Amino acid sequence: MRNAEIARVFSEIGALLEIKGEDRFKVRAYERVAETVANLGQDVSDLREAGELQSIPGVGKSTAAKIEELLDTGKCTHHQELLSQIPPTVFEMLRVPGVGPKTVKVLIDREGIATVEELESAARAGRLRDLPGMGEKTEQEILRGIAHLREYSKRTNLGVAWAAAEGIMGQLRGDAPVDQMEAAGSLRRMKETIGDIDILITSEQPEAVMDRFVGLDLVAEVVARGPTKSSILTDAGVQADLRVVPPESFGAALQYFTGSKQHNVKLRDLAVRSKIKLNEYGVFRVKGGKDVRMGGRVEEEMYAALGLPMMPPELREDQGEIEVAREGRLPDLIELSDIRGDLQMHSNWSDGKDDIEGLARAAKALGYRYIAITDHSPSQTVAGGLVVEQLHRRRKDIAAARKAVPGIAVLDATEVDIKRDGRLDYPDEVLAELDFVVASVHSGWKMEREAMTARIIKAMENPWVDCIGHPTGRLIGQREPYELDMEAVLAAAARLGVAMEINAYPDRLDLKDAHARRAKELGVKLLINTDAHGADQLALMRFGVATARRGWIEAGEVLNTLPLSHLRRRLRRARSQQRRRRKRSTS
DNA sequence: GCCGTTTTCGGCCCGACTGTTTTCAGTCG
Repeated sequence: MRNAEIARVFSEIGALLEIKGEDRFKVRAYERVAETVANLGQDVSDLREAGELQSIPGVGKSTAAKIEELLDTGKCTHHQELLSQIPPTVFEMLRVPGVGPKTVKVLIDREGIATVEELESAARAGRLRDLPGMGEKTEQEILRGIAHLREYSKRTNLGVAWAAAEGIMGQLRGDAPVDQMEAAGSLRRMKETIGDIDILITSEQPEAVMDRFVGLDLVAEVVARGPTKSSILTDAGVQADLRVVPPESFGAALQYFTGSKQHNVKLRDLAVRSKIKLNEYGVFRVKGGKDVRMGGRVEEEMYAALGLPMMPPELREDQGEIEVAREGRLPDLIELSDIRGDLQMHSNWSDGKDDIEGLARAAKALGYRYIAITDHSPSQTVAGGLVVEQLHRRRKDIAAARKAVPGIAVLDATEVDIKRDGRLDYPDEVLAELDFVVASVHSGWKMEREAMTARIIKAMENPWVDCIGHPTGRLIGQREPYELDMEAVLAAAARLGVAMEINAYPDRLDLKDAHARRAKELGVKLLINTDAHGADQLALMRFGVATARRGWIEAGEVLNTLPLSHLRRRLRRARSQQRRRRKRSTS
C-alpha cells in the first residue's frame, strides 16, 4: 500500500471521529499523520521494514500499529468499524462550504441525509430549516455551497495561478494607490497547486484600490466587495482575494496568511510557551493580562520575537523547519540567480517552436552561460524525434548559433527515450558523440512497479546518460505518476553518479518537492531544467527552483549552478567512472 | 492520539464571521 492511500485512510478516520464528536485533539493527531505521510519523500513500507515508523513525526504506538495493519492486510479495523457506522458518502458532504462535521452529524441523525444529492433536495424542499441550529439562511447557504463545489472545486496549477496573480498585481501596481503589496498563501509557498490567490496590500486609499480590483479586465465575476476585503473570480477560473491591512500589521498579516496552517499552529504553540502571542495583527508579549506589542510591521519581526530567523515561505509546511531553525541550521536555499544554465529544451528540429539561435539569445538574455538543446529521439514520432542523420545535420545549426550568439555555450544534446526494456533510443556510439544526454520515459506508462524501476535503472547504467528527465512522468491534475520505487531509483542515481532532473514545467514539477528532499538526503545531484518548447518558456525556471527550495535544496546540490568548466568536468568524470564500472562487470 | 529546555500526565493556536440565538456553536482560514 502506497503513502497516498495510507494518508487517505488516516484522513478519513480523522473526519469520521470528528463527525462522531470525538476529542478534537485526537482528530488532529490522525489528520497530522495523514498530512505527514502524504508529504513523505520515502515509502512508508520502507520505513516499516527498517523498524522506523515511530520516527515519523506525529506517529506513535497506536498509529504505527494501524499503519502496519494497513501494510499487511490492506485494511484497518478501526477505519472499517467507523465506516460501518457512518457511510463514506459523507466525505463529499464535508466538502460543501459551510458544512462541517457537526452539521453532517445532525443531517445523518435527524434526516438520514448522507449524500450531497440528498442534501441538495432536502434544502430545496425546505426540510433543513427546522433542524437545530439551522434556518432559512443556512438552507440558502448550503445550496450556494453545493453550486460552488460543483463549479470550482478544483485546485489550480501553480503556473496558472502565478500568471493570474502577476496580472492582477501588475495592473494594481500600475494604476492603483497601493503602497505595499504581496501575494500570500500557498502561492507564496509555491505549492504545486493553489486553492485561491491571497493578495495583501497597504494603502492610504483602500476604497480606490478595491474599485480598481473589482474592475480589472481579467475579472469574470465579483464574488464579494467590502471595505477591507474583496473577492473576484478571474477568467482563468481562479478566485483571488484582496485584503487591505494597516501598515503596522502588514508583516503579521503576511506571516499569518502565508501559512501553512500547520506551520502557524506550531509557531503559536512555541509562542505560548514563551508567554508570547502571535496573531494576524502583530506579535505581543503577554504581561499582567495585557498585550504589549513587539512587532508586526515586517515579517522578520514575527520570527525574531520567537528567537527564529526569517523563514523562507517555501519551507513553511511543518516538515521540521521550525525545529531546525531553532538550532540555527536552516538550509541556505538555492535561488533563481544561482542558475547558470538550462539543460533541457526543444528546438524546432523536433517539437519546439523556436530555432536554436533564438533559444540561445533568449537564454543569454536571462544571464545564462550555457544551454543544452535536447530534441527528442526517433521513437517520439509525434514530437518530431530526430533520426541519427537529422541529429547529425542539426550540428550545423548548433555551430551557427554558437557563432551568432557569443558568450553562451550551446551543448549538442538529446532527450533520448528510454524504451520498455530499458535500452535507449540511440545506439551508444551516437550518444557518445553528444555533450549531454538526458534520458526520459515517454511511453509504456502502465508498467508494473518493479519493471518500471528496473527499466529506469538500466537506462541509468548506460555510461552516456547524464540525467533522468521528469523521473515520475506525472502531469499535475491530469496524469498520475507511473508506478516507481523512487527509493531504489535515487539510490541508483547516487551510486552511478547520474543526476535527477527537477523539471520546472509547472504541469510537471518532477521530481516533486518531497522526492527532491529525499534525493538530497541520499546525496543525489540534481539538475533544474525547464523542458522549454519555446524561448518564452525559459522563464519557467522559477517554478523548478521553487520546487527545489520546497525540497530544502541548496545551490551546491544542483549541477546547473556550476560554471561551465566545472559542469563539463563533472559530467566527464561521471561518464568515465561508469565506463570503468561497466568494463569491470563484463570482464 | 501524541509528546516533553516547565510535564511520562496534562496539556495540545488564534481570531473573524455567520446565523441562530438571548450568550454561543459551528465553520473557516
